[in-house]
Parts: sequence; C-alpha cells; structure tokens
Amino acid sequence: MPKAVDHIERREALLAAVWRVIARDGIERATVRTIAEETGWSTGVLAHYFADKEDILTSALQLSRERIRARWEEKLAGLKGVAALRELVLDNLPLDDERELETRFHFNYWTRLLTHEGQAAAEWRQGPDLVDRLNGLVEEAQALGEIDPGVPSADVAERLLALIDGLSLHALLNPERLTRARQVALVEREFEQMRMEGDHA
Amino acid sequence: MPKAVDHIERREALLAAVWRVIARDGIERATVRTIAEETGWSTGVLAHYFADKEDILTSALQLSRERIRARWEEKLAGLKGVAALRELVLDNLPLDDERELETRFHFNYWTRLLTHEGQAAAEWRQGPDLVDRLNGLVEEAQALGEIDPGVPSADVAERLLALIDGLSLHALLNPERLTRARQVALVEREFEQMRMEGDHA
Amino acid sequence: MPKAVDHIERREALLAAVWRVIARDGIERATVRTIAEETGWSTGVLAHYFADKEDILTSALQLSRERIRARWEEKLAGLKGVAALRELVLDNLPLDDERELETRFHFNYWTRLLTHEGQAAAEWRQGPDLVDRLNGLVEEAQALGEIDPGVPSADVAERLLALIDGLSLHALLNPERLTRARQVALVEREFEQMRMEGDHA
Amino acid sequence: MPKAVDHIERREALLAAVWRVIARDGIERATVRTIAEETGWSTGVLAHYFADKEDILTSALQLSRERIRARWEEKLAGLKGVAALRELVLDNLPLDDERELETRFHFNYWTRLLTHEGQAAAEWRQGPDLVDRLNGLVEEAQALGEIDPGVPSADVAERLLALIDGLSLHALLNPERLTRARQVALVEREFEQMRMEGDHA
DNA sequence: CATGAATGAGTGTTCATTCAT
DNA sequence: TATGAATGAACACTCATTCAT
Repeated sequence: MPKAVDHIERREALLAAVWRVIARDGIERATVRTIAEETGWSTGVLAHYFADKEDILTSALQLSRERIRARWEEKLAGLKGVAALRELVLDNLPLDDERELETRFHFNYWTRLLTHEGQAAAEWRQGPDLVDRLNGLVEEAQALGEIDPGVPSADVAERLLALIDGLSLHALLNPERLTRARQVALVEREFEQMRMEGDHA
Repeated sequence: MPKAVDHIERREALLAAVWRVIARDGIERATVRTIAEETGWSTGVLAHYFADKEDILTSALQLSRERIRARWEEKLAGLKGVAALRELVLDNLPLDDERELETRFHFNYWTRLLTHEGQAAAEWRQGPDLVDRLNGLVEEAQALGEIDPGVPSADVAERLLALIDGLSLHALLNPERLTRARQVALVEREFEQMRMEGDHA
Repeated sequence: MPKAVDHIERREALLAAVWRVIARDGIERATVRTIAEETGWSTGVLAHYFADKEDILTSALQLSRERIRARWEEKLAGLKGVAALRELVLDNLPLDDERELETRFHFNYWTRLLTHEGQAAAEWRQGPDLVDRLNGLVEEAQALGEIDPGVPSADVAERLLALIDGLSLHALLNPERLTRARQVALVEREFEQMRMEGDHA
Repeated sequence: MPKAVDHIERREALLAAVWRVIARDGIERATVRTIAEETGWSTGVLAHYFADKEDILTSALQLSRERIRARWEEKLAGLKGVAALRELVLDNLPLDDERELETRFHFNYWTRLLTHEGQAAAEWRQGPDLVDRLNGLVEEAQALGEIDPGVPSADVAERLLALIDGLSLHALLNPERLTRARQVALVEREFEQMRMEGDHA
C-alpha cells in the first residue's frame, strides 16, 4: 500500500502555498509551476488535488475565507454591539503577518476580478459576507443605544467596510506612513466618534 | 530630411489607443498586438516609442495621472476648504465611465506595486499626491473654522483617503450595491458629519 | 503463501477491459487510468501484467487475433472451396459491432505499422495470415472446379484481400453509403461473378 | 520593410512539411514541434499561417486533395470510358514515391478519423469525390458499350474504390509481396475481366 | 521611420510511468 | 501482490520581443 495521505490536510498545505505565492509574487506570477515549487512537490501533484488552475485559485480563496470566518467566531464570542464591531474591524486590518498575507492575497483576487470580469466572477464575489456581519452588529449597537440609531445601519456598515479596505490597501502600499499602530489609532478614533455622536443625539 | 514626427504627440496618440483597448477589452486582453491594431500602426512602432510592454502600461498610467491632476486644477479652481475637499473626494470616485476605467487601472497597478516592490516601484508610488492635497485642504478648512481643528489634519486626510479607495473598490466589485448615487450620498453624509462636529466644538 | 493468481486468466480479464474501453470511448480515450478504472483495479496492476501501454494495446490486438482465428475455425468447419471462401470474406467485414471494433482497431495498428517500421513491426506484421488462408481456399475451389483454374490463385486471393480491406475501410468511413447490407450484396456479386467466370471457362 | 514573403507559397511549403512528417512518423507523432522542425522554422511561424493545429492538419489535407484533383484533370484529359477509368485507378495507387507519400498521408488521416470520430470528421470525410468520379466514368464506359451495362455503375465504382484502397494499404504494408509491378498487373487483369464481361453480355 | 516575419520562453494541461509502502 | 501518490516530459498554444529589410 502506498503512503497513506491525509487528503484534506494535504490540500490545505497546498492551498497555503498558493496564498504565499500570490501574496509574495502576485496573482499574475502565480503559475502552476511556481505554486508547485512553493509546495515543494511537482506540478503533477496539483493535478491530483485540483481539477484546474481555476479550481486551485478558487479553492485557495474559499479556504482562506473559511479560516477568516472561523477566526471571527472565535474573536467575537461573547462580544456585543460596538465592542464586537470594533473587534471585527480590527480583525480585518493587516495588523500582523498572517493578516497581511491574507490582505495581499485578497487584493490580488480583487484585481483579478476587476480584469477578468465576467468569468466565474460571481463565485468569487460572494465574499465572507463582511458587510452583512458589520450591518448586523451596527443594528445591534443601535438597539443597545451605543450608537446613533438615526443613521441607517447600512450606511454605517458601508463606511466601515470602505475604511477597512481603504486602510488595508494603503497600509500595504505605504507601510511607513500607515503603520500598524496608526491603523489602530485611526480605528479607535472612528469608534470614539461614533460613540460621541450617539451621546450627542 | 527624415519625416518630422512629433514624438510627444505620437506617443499620446498611441497611449490613447492603449486606453481604448483597455476600456473595451480589459487589461488582460491588452496585448501588444491588440494595442498596435487599435493604433492603426504595426507592432514594431510601439517598440520605437516604448521600451517595453511594461513601459507602455506605465506610460499610460502616467498620462492618466497628468490628466487627473489637470482635472483637479480645473475642478478646484476658486474653491476653498470643505467645498474644495468635497469636490476632490467626489472627483476621485468612479462616478462616470472614464473614472471607472481610471480606478480599475489604478487598482491594477497598486496590486502590482504590492509585489514588484524593489524595482520601478518607487517611481510608480509617487502618485498624484492625493494625501498631501487632502491634508492641505483639511488644514485650510480647519483654518477657516469649517471643521474641528482639534483632530489632526493628517488623520482626517487619511480617513478620507481610505474612504475614497474603499468606496471605489467596492463600487467596482459590487456596482449594484454601491451605485454611483449611493457613493455620492455616503460622501455627502460624511461631510455633513464633519461640519456637525465642527459646529459641535 | 502468496495469493495464487492465475496470470493468464487475469491478463485476459484485463484485456477484456481494454476492449470495453476502446469500444465505448475510442482508442484516443483509452488512457491507462481509464483502462484501470474499467478493470476495477488500480493503475499499478497493469504494470504487473504489461510492460508498457504499448504492450497493453498490442496484447489486446493479439488476443483479438486469436479470437478471430478461433472464429474462423468455427465458421469454416465443414465448408469447402467457394463456400468456405465466401464465409471467410464475410467474416472479415465489419458486419456487426464486434467486428466493426476489430476493424477499427486493426486499421489503427496498420497505420502505426506504416511508421514504426523498424521495431516490433515484424511481430505485428504476422497477422492472422489471411492471405494464405484465402489462397489455400482459392486453390481448393479451383481444384473443385468451382472457379476458373486459369487465373493464378494468388491473384484471386490478393484481389479478395484488397476487397475485404477496401470495403472495411469505406464501411467505417462512410457507414451510410456502405451499409452492412450493401457490403454483403457486393461480396455476393463478386462470388457470383467468380462462379460465372468458372462456368464460362 | 521586412522581407517580402509570398504567403501562399510559404503556406504550401509548410504544408508539404506536414505531409512529410505524417507520412514518415505518423499522424500521432506529428506534433507542432515536429512539424516546425521539418519546416526548418520555429513553432511560432506555424501560428502565423494557421489558427490551430487542427487548421494545420485540415489545410494539409485540403492542399493534398487539390493537388490530386489537378493531377486527375491533367491525366484524364482527352480520355473517355474505360481508358479514363483505368488511368484514374492507376493514378490512385502508390506507384511512385510521391503517391506513396500521399497514400501514407491519407491513411493516417483515415485512422485519425476512425479514432477521433465525431469531431470535425465531417469536414475531413468529404474526400476528393473519387467515388463520384469513378461512378461517372463507369456510366460513360457503359454508355460507350465498353462494359456490361447490366451491373449498376455504383457497384462497379464501389468495387474499384475498394480495390484501390485495399491494394494501396497492402502495398504499403507488404511492399515485397505487393510490388508496384504487381499492383499494375492486378489492375490490368481487373480491367481485362471487365471488358470480357462486357463482351460476354 | 516603419514593417511584420520570426523567435522561443512560458503558459495550463494531460498522462504514461515509477516506486515506497 | 496491489496500491495510488508522485513524477516530469510532452503537448498545443500565446505573446512580448527582436531585427533584417
């Protein structure tokens, strides 16, 4: 009998290599050969676990999303309203190496989405429902009287989402200007203001 | 006497073709041959005016930036403080087809920037200095008493920049959710709030 | 004590799977993996019984030839001269699905034979000695006075052989034009004529 | 200006290389690389003149057919009935090196047709209308009283076609047994017999 | 100045083959 | 004896780049 291989584990190891390659070299340079090199195996191995290059990429995205979602569950456990919201926003910034890799990875996907427009875009587009999650927590915070209920929750959520991805992008592009500390500080100020508005009203 | 060819003019004509191709077919499809066909010249002519395909694309980007900057001058003429700030933010959102293409193009470059870090990155990075411009106008608005002078102008500028690019990104990714009208509405609300805070203080 | 496996029996079972795959999917699609799946065993097992993919296919061919020869014995039993000749010619036409597959397969090999001339060509070439068999029966028929003894038997045999393979080929290429019924009719006419010539002389 | 290239001439030169490769190595070994090597150019050149590998192969077939048809016109000029028929049959046998190459080439196509069944088969299938041509000449010969008008012309044509391809095949497979002289002799005997039958009736 | 013929490295993909278990 | 994980060469195809004309 050949070596027993844990398929799921192996798949995840391969996909992790995909993340690294894309984060490091960009999705354009993420060829099957490059990915194979990063995994330490030959190109043929990828054919065992994935139907297609497309399948490789979408699987990598999917796994990443699952991990992120799992992390949310963990971090948000026991938190409510603004406290949860704050945690969720901070979790989605590239504040450590792991999340910086994630951020690079996802930006690359988005760019691909923008250029390949039309293809299997729809599948990729359905992100980790961050907007919905933000929206739910905003509503919760409003119900708890933590923030101004006068502003539509969707607007607050959309602004937070824009803030997250805008800060993430510039943090990657100009890490000297937008240090991790600075990102946190800006988010804190944002939440302070949100609370103030709530008090104000 | 050789045919007198206005290099600059010709270059711009060629770059205009690059834009048309990208706008029509997407960046992916913008091969040297496709671009050459669009210009009406042969592929070889591109070699005369550009070193590289890379050079073709970066030149197109640069030209785009010059045009954007020129548009700013025009739009901001006679405006001051918050009014100018508002105009500048709105100008940087993908609110018409031209700017949507610009945004798409710039995102593409930013992603490349994330990976090609060593090389011509520095050159690309010096973008249309939007942050500085935002910062200057924020300071102006603070001096005019339009917005709260208690908040560091750099923070306000950074947040606006994040908002611009965050909204831009999501507008491209989810045009149904983040329609042009919605983008404008969200920006208006932002400025309303800024003013309120100013009043408040 | 190792499991006792009847090599010959197993080999034939595997080759039967080869035939099924080819009949179902075509020679092109008959990959080692496909064949292995059809056998119900793993791909590795084929390596035990065959040196090569080439070996798999030639073995399948050889088995086919043995079966054909066995079929001849059966069909020609008790027949002599023209009657036997007629039966032999008809047996070598693609008049049912099994023989159509055989024909397809043999043509494929002949074409390979045209190119691989040096190597195992000799081995392949020694086909089911159809010419010799035809020749023998023609001589028999001549001896029996059924057909004109004036024509060299080798010529008659060669023409019949050409007829067989020419009709077979076109039957596969243009099954609408050269239906099975039409093939039989043409052969019958040929034999009628042969007899007439015999009578005539 | 770059070297002026006669596109048609170049195309034909490339296609001649395709013939040579297929006749020599078989259609399976006729890869784009092999063909390119035979042409003496790089693989990229083939991309200039042909859309596809499929296009390369079908173009090669088409050109070959055109040449054969042109040769018919030439050889049959001024001939009628049986004389023309005889010439046409002989022309389609591999009686010189050129026609042997053609025969090898076409047999390879047929085999591909048999295995790839279903694809662009229809296009390839429409041969150089040899059957129709044979049929026409048989009718002519019957009208001229050269051969028995009692036998359906289609049957005679079909038999001649089978004879042509059957002999061709075996001439390639067993050149020692079926020499060129022997092929001619067999054909002559066939025509003698046809005439005899005509007289007889 | 401009051409476009020619190059050849690089792409995703398939698949016969090998071999440790 | 049998497995199937792993290999890596070969495939058709794309395309930026070069350069003789």
